[in-house]
Amino acid sequence: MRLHLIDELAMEVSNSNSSDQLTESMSRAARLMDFDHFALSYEHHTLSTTRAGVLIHDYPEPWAKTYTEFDLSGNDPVRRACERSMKGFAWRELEQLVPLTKGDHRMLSVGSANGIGDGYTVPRHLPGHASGSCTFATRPDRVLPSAMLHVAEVVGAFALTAARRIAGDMLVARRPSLSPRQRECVLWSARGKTAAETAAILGIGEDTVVQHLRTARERYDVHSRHALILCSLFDGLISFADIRRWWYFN
Amino acid sequence: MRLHLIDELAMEVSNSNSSDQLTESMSRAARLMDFDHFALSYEHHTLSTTRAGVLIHDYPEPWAKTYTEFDLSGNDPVRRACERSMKGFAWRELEQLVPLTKGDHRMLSVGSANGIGDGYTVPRHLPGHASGSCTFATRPDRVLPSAMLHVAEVVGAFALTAARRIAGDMLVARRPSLSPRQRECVLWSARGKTAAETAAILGIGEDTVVQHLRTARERYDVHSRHALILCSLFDGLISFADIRRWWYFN
DNA sequence: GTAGCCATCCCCCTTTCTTGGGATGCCGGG
DNA sequence: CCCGGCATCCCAAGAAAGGGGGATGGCTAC
Repeated sequence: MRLHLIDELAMEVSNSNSSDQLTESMSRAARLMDFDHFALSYEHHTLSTTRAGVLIHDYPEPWAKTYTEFDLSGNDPVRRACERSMKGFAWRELEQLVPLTKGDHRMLSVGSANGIGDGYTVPRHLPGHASGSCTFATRPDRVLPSAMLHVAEVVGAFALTAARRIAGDMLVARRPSLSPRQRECVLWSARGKTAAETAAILGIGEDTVVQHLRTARERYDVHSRHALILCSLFDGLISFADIRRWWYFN
Repeated sequence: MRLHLIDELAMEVSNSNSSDQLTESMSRAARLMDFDHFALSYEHHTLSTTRAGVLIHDYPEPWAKTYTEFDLSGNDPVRRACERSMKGFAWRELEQLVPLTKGDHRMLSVGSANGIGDGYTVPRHLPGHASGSCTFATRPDRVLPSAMLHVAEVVGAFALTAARRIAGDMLVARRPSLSPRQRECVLWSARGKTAAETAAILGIGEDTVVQHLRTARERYDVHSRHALILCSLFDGLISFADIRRWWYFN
């Protein structure tokens, strides 16, 4: 009775009130769904250096240790795929979501060597607030329990919600806002225009553009234009659609 | 029968290849899940007035008209709640997600007067790309089919994914167009490091880093580091998660 | 009316990036 | 064996961005 399983697991995961409790619930849930392992990562988007979040798993110890170095080089294709799917995805289908580099392949095979074969990852984002993902994985000698993926989808969502509650819902999220002109300058910068070019486009002085961008950087408390553009993009002040549309038509 | 409902509906919704087809599938799905109506909204994030996306529903005509004519979406509490939940939520629980104003209550009761009672809304966000939500609703004289909410969660996710494909935002994974070293340099640049800093981190000469970045720019035919980073991000060679993670740690 | 935000313009100086030209050695495919 | 991709290093000039000062006028909110 899969529907009953969903209810039962969702309930149990939701009732977890601590990181340890959630770990136990998730470990049990993974097994009941015929997976071997789970991993849950949740982070608040905070401007401060103090990180608030939850990172729990029951991966084999060696792999957990090894993973860090891959992560540092940005070699985890799963992390990248998390930003390109609105629902859970099996690692087998990674290639349809993101291009896989040699480093990625190496990471996946090292994972296999360490007891992690295939997996199903449920990603979630709350713009300006938080991001997280919940993974259920199987050993290399097994295949994903395909009948359980939809169950994993729901349980993963509940687990992330529980993690969010446990991490303490920092309502802070003082998302900086930019003035219309500032946003415009950021957008043209994102489109690859220099301050001088942007000035010409907007029909104002170059110094004004520089000033707008400077103020915008101060709002976000970043010190480079790169970071300013990335922050604006992440926060939804500008978007790939805006940038790309222009690229294509020009 | 119920056991296979998720699979059946997910499959049917996924196979929709046009807005009309999706409308029909969703209408049928809503009924099979014992809801009365559905509404699906998917939008690319964009500044421009021309909105690219999908907006389909089978709401009673008067309500749809009222909603759009008065542009109620701006003060829709459901819409606000979408920014604050990682999983679907029943409108009954709205108050736990967002504070409800008098206007919000009025809006909900006007909805009731127009045939829309309670609902279950599944929100999704993709940073820098798009946002959407999928709602299943019941008439005012009925209660939400509580046993079907988990099914709705999954079907909603599939529907949003289908809408995204139909809207033409499917991010086709290209082959990695940058060499491993080039990608690494771009990643550290995105993390806000200068060429000199990146060189120190990778243990190579600054000139080498500059060379890698130059070659990478030529690949994408762009003339600024900003644009290079954005291209890599858009292509899925690097991710916000990879970038942000580093911001937190340093 | 005064304080604040916004948009506009101006100066100077330092650092970083972009672009042009080189070079070497390794490795794999045809 | 040669060619192309990759990774590494070097030099130099000019463009652009970052950081520090300024200034003006318009508008809104308290």
